[in-house]
Amino acid sequence: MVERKVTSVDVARRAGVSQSAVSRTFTPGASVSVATREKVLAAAQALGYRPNMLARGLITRTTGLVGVVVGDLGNPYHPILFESLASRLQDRGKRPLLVHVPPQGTADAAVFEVLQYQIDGIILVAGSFAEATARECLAIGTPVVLVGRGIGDEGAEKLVDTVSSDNAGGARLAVEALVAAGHRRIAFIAGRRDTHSNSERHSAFLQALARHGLEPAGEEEGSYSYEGGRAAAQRLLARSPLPEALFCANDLMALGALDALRAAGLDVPGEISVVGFDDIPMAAWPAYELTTLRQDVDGIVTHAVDLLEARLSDHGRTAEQVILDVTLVKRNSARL
Amino acid sequence: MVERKVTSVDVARRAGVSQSAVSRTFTPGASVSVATREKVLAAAQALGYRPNMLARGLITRTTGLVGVVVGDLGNPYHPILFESLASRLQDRGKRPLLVHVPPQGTADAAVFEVLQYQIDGIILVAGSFAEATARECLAIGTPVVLVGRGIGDEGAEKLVDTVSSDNAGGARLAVEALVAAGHRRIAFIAGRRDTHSNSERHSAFLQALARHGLEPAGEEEGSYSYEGGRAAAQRLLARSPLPEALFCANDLMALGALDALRAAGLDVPGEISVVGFDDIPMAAWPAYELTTLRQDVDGIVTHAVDLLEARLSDHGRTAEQVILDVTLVKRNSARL
DNA sequence: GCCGAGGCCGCATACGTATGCAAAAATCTG
DNA sequence: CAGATTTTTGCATACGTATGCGGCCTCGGC
Repeated sequence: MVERKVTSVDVARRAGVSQSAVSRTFTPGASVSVATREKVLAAAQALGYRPNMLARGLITRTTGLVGVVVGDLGNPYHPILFESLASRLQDRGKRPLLVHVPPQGTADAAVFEVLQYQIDGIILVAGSFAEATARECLAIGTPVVLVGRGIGDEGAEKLVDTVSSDNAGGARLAVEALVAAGHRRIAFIAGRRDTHSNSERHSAFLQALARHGLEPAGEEEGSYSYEGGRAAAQRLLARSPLPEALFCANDLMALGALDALRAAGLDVPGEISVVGFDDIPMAAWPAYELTTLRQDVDGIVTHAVDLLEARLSDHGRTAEQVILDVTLVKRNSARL
Repeated sequence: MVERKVTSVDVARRAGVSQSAVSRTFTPGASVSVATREKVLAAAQALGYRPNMLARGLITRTTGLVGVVVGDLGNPYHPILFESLASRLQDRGKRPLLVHVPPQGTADAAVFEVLQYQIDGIILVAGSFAEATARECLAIGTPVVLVGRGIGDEGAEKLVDTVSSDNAGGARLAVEALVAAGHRRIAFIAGRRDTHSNSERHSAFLQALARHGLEPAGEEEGSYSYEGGRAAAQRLLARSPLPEALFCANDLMALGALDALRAAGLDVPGEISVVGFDDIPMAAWPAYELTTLRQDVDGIVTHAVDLLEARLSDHGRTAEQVILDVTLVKRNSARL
């Protein structure tokens, strides 16, 4: 088996034209007559020719590859976002080059690795990111879009494009609804301390409480996982008086918390309310019927790739920070 | 902002050596003295040089890119498998180039697209695949590994490497356990009809029943989704006599079925047993405690990338079909 | 001090495609 | 139908790196 790759030169020879003609046939918008195009296409078809994107990328300086940094696909919210993102990118003719960062890991090292592939841009859905790394990406003309996260070092805002949900607004929504329904002792189950989303949700939670002259009725960290949420709820259950409501920084923890509360024989929402964040599919399952704050996944993804493309066509534009509304979906885990 | 990429030539000039020296410094196992290596590294560091993988791949004919075809990340089993696969690939110095195929879609078109990136191999975790496509990949020296699926056209076995769980064995295990516990009227909730896994689980289910002189107490399709499983269970509930047990082709459907049964006021496992397949995390949640067949995700992933690498270092080797054991994990959704 | 053996190095070329430029062909204009 | 204009074409070169080859240098052994 001869492992001959068929190149544009082979096609050219067979079609009786120049290599340029072949290239032009496969370059949309290039100047080729229909006659030659047909000849070339026929030859290409016969030989099974496929343009070599590496060689092409070497010249055009654009590969169609987009680095996508993800992590913790165990949280159902992420695969959903990711799937949407991947197919959106594909629709726009781009290909996601994956970078998986382990739970605690930082994305910097991996980012430098994918930069070698001359990617057109980077979308960060997980992991943190040092400002220096961002600067370097921008310096070599690779746009960066952060989704659902801030840049590691604060103050470096206006540097990269950003899209995320209105975390603060969501937390406020939850607190207002709970307070309006008469809850006073409201506890918080936090996600990973080192995340942007958690700090925003957390501090907005505190502020909203304060606005009503309230203090949190407990705070525990659940690391954004089901197990973590369960354990956090259990710790909260040791307090007395018991909290009347739990606001969880994401749904997965809320589900864990719900299971812990039930195991303890508590009636939800009769004796205690639970509110989550994200609105993952499981939240709607009859076994949970979780009241939660829905993130606009579609909007997030759309804005993310829009920002990326905008940046690609105008490298000089100033970074934009998109914040998307979050909606409270009332189900049956909170007395509202 | 001048968008000058720094190349090996720039580094060479600055380090006062030839471009070859730079290249050799970044090529493991090449012949360079420590002195020049240091000079080069220093210059590279100062300039922020990163080798261009495209140019490199053009020459070495190996990119480190592996096409990974995924789909339906809404089923929690997939992101788990996918995450494991991605990080395993990364550990071996390869990068997953993602191809997302829509639910019903075939992977062929997308595969041809990623082939243009001169990927080193393809791992198919979703989507189907025409034999012709496989042959073409092999013809140009791109190994293909199918995980959890067969090749579209049957009979083309020995063509590509394959790793999957022992679906038949799993179905048998489930039926034997159910029958041994005294169940007689056992129904089946099927996954997508066009999948390999579903046909294997289905026919082994029928055979196992037949071995005991039994017929299925109903069969409904649930398309591998939660909603599908729920609807299928509802249809099954219309039958009389009611089935005594439900064997579901995957966990997600089993959870949907469970919720449907409960909504109908049935006691599980008192009045009816439910067995799933996969062992996704939600199966262990106290709200479900689903008895199911666990797939060895880790083993699957390991074998998949092992097979890929084996093929890469010896293109002539004959295809291998790895089948991994599945284990019955007894929880509380089936009277066993 | 001489010779042989390696180890390093630089030169030149190749990988497969896109594209500016000028020539050629086709089309239009009056 | 000639000239002007546009479209199409081929030539040559560039993208950034890897690598075979021959030459240089170094070092050790005698």
